[in-house]
Amino acid sequence: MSKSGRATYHHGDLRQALLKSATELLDAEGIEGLSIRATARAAGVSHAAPVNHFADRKGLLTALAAGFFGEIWGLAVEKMSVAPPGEARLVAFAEAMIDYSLAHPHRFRLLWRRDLLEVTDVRLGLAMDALYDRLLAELEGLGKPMRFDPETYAIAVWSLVHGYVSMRLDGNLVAANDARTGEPRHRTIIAALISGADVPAPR
Amino acid sequence: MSKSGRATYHHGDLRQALLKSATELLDAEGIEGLSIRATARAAGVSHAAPVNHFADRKGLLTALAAGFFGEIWGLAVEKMSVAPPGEARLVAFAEAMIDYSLAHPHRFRLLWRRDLLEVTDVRLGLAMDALYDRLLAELEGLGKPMRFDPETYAIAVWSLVHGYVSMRLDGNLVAANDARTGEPRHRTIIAALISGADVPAPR
DNA sequence: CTGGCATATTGACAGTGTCAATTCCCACGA
DNA sequence: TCGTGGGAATTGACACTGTCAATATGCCAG
Repeated sequence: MSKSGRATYHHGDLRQALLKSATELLDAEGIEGLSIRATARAAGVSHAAPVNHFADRKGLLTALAAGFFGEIWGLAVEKMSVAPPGEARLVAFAEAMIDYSLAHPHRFRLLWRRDLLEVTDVRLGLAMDALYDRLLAELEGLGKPMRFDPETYAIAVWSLVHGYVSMRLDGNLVAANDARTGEPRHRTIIAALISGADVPAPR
Repeated sequence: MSKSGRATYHHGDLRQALLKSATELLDAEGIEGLSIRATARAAGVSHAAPVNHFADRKGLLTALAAGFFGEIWGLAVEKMSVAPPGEARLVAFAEAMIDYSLAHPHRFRLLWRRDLLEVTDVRLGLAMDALYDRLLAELEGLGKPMRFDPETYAIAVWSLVHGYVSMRLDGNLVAANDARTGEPRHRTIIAALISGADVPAPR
């Protein structure tokens, strides 16, 4: 049979199959439910088979996370490329992360669980840096005098987005829109931050 | 003997003893090492004794987290009370969270692990709200016209501090000081955010 | 065709959270 | 004073986890 089981003793592309099963498990049941054994079961393979492709649970989760960062990066690049230069690009960056995170909350949570990830992993580092650097580059290219180090602002935006999404996912946000302006809060916050970045006008 | 063991069959104040042991375990080994059984061992009691005081692991961690929020609240109130009104109070708030978190990194991490906490717990909710409301009240009392909802700024400051601390704990911050001004980055970020909050001067 | 080697299986181990049954002993009412 | 009820702690068990070692399988290079 080759419908649900596999025909041969060797799987053929178990690594990919495990990543797929793991992602489905993650989306469906959260990080808790994503055990090596459950992933192996879902892929129709014995409980110790994954060891050939991932050193341990950290290894599996790390590979997942790297992929997710990559997906967000793609989304961010896409959104930013159609936005006019300037502040709108930063909002686009934020929206990429926010959209992805609201669509896949458990993936978002995994990304920041550094205790579960192999933080020294090269692929993970590259994937994460690619995203962060995209943001940093945009800030460096803003082309207006700023009061502080671009990296300071990158940290701020990065943190803001992370915190904002966390609060929304946890249901800690009364409303997603600013009560004063009616705009989505993430726009508001970034606007405030960036306009605060201007060198104060001579008075 | 009453030196290391206890004299009586009943412990007397096992709840408190468990919280103490759990805190020590947490500080020493992180959340991973903080199992119910290890906590019971450290308190010199059988592996199932804690069930009489905490429904399950979540219950234990939730009680811990509520206590930690309380400690931070105390620190924040203290620091803010000696700061001049205005932006300095917000910086004081941030410094309270930052100082506490750098001193007890594992406690900080626990506070945001909502998957491990009983998020509906009343005590936890009160402890967390007390801290957040302290920040919100300060923003509402700033006494200058702001472009946006105070809650929007509360979310921003809350997120900024959380993100900033996370990055510092993870070693992802190249330098703690702004390259341009030499000031600690958290001051810088908050300054930018709050000055961006001003209603733009008529031009 | 035949080794060698990557891949997959099976079985075992220690550790976990959580339950049920049991033992202990303190405090309260008769 | 004497039970005795019930909270507190113990013991033992279960299913689950990650990880390791030993074994079985089958593809591919020589």
